[in-house]
Amino acid sequence: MHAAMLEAPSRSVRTTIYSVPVPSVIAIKTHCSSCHLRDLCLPCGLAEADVDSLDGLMFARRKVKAGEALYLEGDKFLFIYAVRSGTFKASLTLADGRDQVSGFYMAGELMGLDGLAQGAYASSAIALEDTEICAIPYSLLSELSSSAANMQHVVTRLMSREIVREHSLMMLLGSMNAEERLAAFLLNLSQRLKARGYSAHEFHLRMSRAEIGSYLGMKLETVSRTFSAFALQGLLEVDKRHIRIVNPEGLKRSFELRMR
Amino acid sequence: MHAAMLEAPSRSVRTTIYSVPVPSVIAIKTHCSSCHLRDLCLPCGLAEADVDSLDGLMFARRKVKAGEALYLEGDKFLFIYAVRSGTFKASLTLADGRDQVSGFYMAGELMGLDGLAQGAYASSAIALEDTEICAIPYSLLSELSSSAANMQHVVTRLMSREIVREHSLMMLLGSMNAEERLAAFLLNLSQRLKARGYSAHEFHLRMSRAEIGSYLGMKLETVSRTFSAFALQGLLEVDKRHIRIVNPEGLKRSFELRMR
DNA sequence: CGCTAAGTTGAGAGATGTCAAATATAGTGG
DNA sequence: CCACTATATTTGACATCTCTCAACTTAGCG
Repeated sequence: MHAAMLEAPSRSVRTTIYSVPVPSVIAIKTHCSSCHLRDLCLPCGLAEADVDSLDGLMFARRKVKAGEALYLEGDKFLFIYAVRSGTFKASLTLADGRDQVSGFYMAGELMGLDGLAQGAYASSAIALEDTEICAIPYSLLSELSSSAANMQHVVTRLMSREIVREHSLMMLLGSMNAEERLAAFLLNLSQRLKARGYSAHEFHLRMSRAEIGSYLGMKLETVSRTFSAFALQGLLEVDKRHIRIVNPEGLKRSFELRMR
Repeated sequence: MHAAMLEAPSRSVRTTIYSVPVPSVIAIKTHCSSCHLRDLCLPCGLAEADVDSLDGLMFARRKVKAGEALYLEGDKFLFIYAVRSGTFKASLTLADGRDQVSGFYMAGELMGLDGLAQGAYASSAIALEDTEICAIPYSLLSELSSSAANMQHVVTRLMSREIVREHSLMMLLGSMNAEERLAAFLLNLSQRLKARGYSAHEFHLRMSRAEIGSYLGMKLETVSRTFSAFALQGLLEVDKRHIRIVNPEGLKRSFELRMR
């Protein structure tokens, strides 16, 4: 069953070609219980007993290099992927070949849930740096759900969380201006980095201005200008992708100006 | 267990007050198998045997009048609701009391799935006209999932569908201009009405310009102007909320101008 | 019959997009 | 190691789109 992961995915026609390498070695496998991400990732919220049942299985690990695709929009949905390290973007390719970024994923976050509806991934997952992931066969998860009572709730809750995440992005896109969008984005990143033990106030962006812009519904020039505006206001220090949040409270205010 | 539905929901503080009436009579109950919506609604995609297991239970029906709330943001998540007739809007209240519409739901569509993540609804459901709904206790659905193998997939697939729906709304908000947004909105409505046996080309909008605008991320004046522009281009005939799509192909083109 | 809410339309302001140029950076091949 | 190329980022000038504010119309309702 895991062999399916090694198959070259059925590729849809597209203008941007991402390479999908065939792993050269048999994937390493990992237990959930010994994983340093267990409090953020799939097991989060599971009872002891259920984590144990998860552990009867091991999940294949795989490295994905910067710029490579983990899966492409339209590929058959077989796995849910947990990010072990590094950052991914999820993007949808529009009919004209441009793509729109629909999310960024970091360690402990799960990707691919949008594939269930159609049996094929609705978006592509592209590594923004060298990454490592856990491949969780969906079929296994289904089986487990029948035996381990809470397992199903976990999956369902994860999906619901994804819905809520998208809700808030919709709010952002629907009712916020450029400064508010970028502030919201940075504060969200900051919070997620903090939860992972990194500094909340100083970090390196893994994505380009264009990718941020695509995600936030604005042009890359506007993203750049807004960074500069924040720097001018003394809220941030910006050096290309290196960001230092000088005044988190001020940033929050600028974001709550309209939200409040 | 059904009694919970009759409880007045715990209300969060808000500026807009929606009335939540206490039903005066014991709710009527309905079988899925005899429902005229069975091909659109929950049973869609279920095997015979599983529909039967659904039918061991009956779901409480309830009427919700125009302007009333079925549930409010923050209410405890107990039910998934299927629309039997009429139209709802889902809306989130921002901190300043304005609300943002996150979706419109019509017959056969399921509401409330966003409540799972937090155990509380993430949005409010407001009836845009007199409506009737089926209340499906989530706990029952969970139980069923253990026995009926496909039931769990159905719920999960429904959630995944919701994620995909929000994906496309994000794309819309992120990369389309006013005309494209309204065209996409009208074509989506048209298609859903058609699937329900109504005319695809002539219909009555149940929502105000302001609600459309909130959903599409634009001001009500811009919505109105865009309607007028479409009428001028000979694509639509617009008389307040009565819409006739004169040139569906043209509308599609105007919407695909940027998408193509 | 007047009141209120919804919708339409106009004029001007403000925000963001577009196009273009300059600079910086990283990776490549000689 | 260096020059060179491609890419990312910043910034300016101007165009365009959408918002804001305001007036007016229409329809529904007590």
